[in-house]
This record gives sequence, structure tokens and C-alpha cells, in this order.
Amino acid sequence: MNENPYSAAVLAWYEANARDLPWRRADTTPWGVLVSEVMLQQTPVARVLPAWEAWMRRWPTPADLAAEPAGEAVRMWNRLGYPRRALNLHACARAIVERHGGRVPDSHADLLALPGVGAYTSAAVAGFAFGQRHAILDTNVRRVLARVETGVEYPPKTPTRSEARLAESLLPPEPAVAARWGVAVMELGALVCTARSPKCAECPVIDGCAWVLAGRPAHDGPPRRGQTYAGTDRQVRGRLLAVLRDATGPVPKSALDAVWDEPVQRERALDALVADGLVDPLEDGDYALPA
DNA sequence: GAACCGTGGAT
DNA sequence: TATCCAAGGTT
Repeated sequence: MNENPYSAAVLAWYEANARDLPWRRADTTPWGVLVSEVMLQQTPVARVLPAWEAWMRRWPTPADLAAEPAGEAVRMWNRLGYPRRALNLHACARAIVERHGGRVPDSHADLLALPGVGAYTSAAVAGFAFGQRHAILDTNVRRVLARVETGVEYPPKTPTRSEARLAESLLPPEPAVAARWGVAVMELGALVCTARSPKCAECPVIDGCAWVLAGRPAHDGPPRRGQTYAGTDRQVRGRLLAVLRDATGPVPKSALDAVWDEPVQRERALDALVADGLVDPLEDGDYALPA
């Protein structure tokens, strides 16, 4: 008995409309799935595609990456954003080699223990790579459920227990079907039930959508503040790291000083990069990507 | 729980 | 041009 009234329609829609993404192919390894999920954190599919291909070509297994210095991962990450994810993936590779014999673990708890792997990513890898039954609650699923089930345009700013309970209540009983349902709802949110200008005419569950039935009311409540970027420490960190990425070796501090005029903010950003392990201060005063 | 952590395309 | 926001996680 399945308590999910949408699964059949969504699964059928997915069969007909799913994108042919490389990390979804049958021959993709769990490592390939893990790499894709980390790269996709807060990053659009279109920008991940070439990065994933290059990464997997260079480091087809965790052992391949574990054998390299962390700085190589940061350099390879290029401009994908949130470069600590590169560090996390490198640390994942070493943990997988040391604790799991070089194979990506299939248990949800072991996945969750990996650096940079949280509630979403652990569920996604366990589901998509190993066919297990876990609730997937990413930004796409949250938006779909907010509309179809709750009747509001957008979910809360941060995931709630209520959302998690709802997602779990909708899980099909059969693990393989549940895993399929997870990607299918995500894909529906990514292609049809989008944040702006949703394509309701193409939606397979429009007849049961609480938000549509309510007349598609606009989001009420405080505006979800956008993060200004210009002038922030993040921008400074990005510029500093770009210098190190684009250099072939260590760089003098003067090269870093050149990217930002304001010295207090510049030093703070550099110190933070060092504290995060993204930059190594060398004994001679130069700076380098981590060894 | 809020703040922080990059980057670039779309509108 | 400015804002939104994209398969989150950590502190």
C-alpha cells in the first residue's frame, strides 16, 4: 500500500522527461555519484557538467584523488564556487581509502560521517548510488512539496522537521522505487516546478496541487533577503584564491595584496583562507595552495 | 538558528 | 543594473 498519491504520475513524467545527465548513467560508480552531489551543492547543473567530466577523467576512483595533494583538488575545482567543497572531496577520498578500503560506503551513517556530506548528500548517495530508501529533501523537493502539499509558493528558509516528516511519509515502500521517486521529484522541481515562472501547464500533478487550487497565491512574509556579494569577504577570498589557482607555484604576498585595496579586509580574508586550509603560508613568506 | 561560505546565468 | 537563486553544509 502506497500512501503517495503522486508517485505514479511523477514517475511516469520522469521516464519521459528526465535529462540524460552523466552521473545518472547506469555505468556511473558511487564515487561518480558522490562527486556529482558535492559539486551540485548550490551550483547549477550546467556549470557542473564539464567540471564533473574533467574531474572523473582525472580521478576515476577515490584512491586516485587521495594520492594527490589537496591543493590539486582546489586547483581543479577552478571557479565552481565554495572551494572548501574541493577540500571536502579530497578529505572524503582519503577517508574512503583509510576507513572503507577505497570504496564509497553504502551505509547512510558512514556517508554522513564524511566531510561535507550532510543530510541531503548522504541520502542522495545512498539512494541514487545504492538504491536505498531515504527521503530526499533538497531545494527542488522542498519547493514541490510546499506547493503541492502545503499550498504556498515557497518553503521556509531552512528545512523544518515538518518538511522532513512529509517527505518521509511520501516515500514509496519499495527501496528501488523510493530512490527513483527521489530523483523524479527533484527533476520535476528543476524543470517544471521552478522557483520563478513555474510551467504548471506541463505538470503531471497539477490536478492535486494545493497551490494551484488556491489560485497560486504569491509568497507572503518577509522578503527572502538576497546575499549581496560585491565588497564582501567572500569576494576578496575569491580573488585571493584565484591568484593561487592560476599560478603554477607559490606566490609572493605582493601578488595577493594587489587584488584588494583595503588592507584590513584583505588580511582578514587571507587569514580565513589559511584557517580553512585552502591556503598554505610558507616559511619564506610566500603563499601556496595546500600540499 | 542565523550567518557565513563563491560564482555566474537568467530575468 | 540589480536581484534572484542554483541537487547544502558547517559553525
